[in-house]
Amino acid sequence: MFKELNPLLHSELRLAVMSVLLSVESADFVFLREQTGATAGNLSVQIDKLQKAGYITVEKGFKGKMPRTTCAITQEGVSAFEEYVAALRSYIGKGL
Amino acid sequence: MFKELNPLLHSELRLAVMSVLLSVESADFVFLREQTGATAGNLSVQIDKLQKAGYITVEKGFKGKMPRTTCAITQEGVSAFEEYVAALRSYIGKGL
DNA sequence: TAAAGTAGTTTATAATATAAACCAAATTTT
DNA sequence: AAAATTTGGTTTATATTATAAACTACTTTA
Repeated sequence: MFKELNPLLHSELRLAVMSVLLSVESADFVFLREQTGATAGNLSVQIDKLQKAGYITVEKGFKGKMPRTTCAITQEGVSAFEEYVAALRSYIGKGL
Repeated sequence: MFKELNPLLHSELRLAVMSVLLSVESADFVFLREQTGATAGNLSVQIDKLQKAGYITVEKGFKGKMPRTTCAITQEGVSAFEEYVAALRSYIGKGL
């Protein structure tokens, strides 16, 4: 009847992060913070979870002298997102 | 950019309950439990939250001698659900 | 060099979801 | 008819989660 909603994606901020990353090659921490409107602390935690799940890659480098964290979605992440959307459909119908 | 996801609806079980109630005139506790696969305890709690939010009505009566709880979605509940779906679209695109 | 800003992380707290335990009445079994 | 089981739930305890606040480390500006 209802498909299970991947709890890692069924989170407002993590879903927003994934949504942004789906539409760009890569995005840095600041960009993600701006796009999602999240606090840095919350974003930091959620990025970590997505990375540990293998849904995104996280690279820490420097832009000049300032730290810069760059994120990108993985193929696994894309698949998980697609499955999540498919599962949602079982709750919502094609009406979405 | 991203619309807020009503936290009352952004819950797997509550969303499932709302989804069932959208498709029927009314449904009793047992039917909802069967359709959602939830435990009775969890369902009881989530029904309570939906009722307190004004998204469903809950009537407690008897079927013969056995207690029977009947739920139905309210107009407010329908609207909230529709808004939730619209908000989801901002995360998911029309792809849903 | 002091103050303020940047880019984050860690930690504490509050809210949530969930199942386990429980309850009362009805039904079934022995 | 007593005991055991089932039904239809509710309450409570626990574990997880989301979130912001506080903090760290470094850089830029005044």
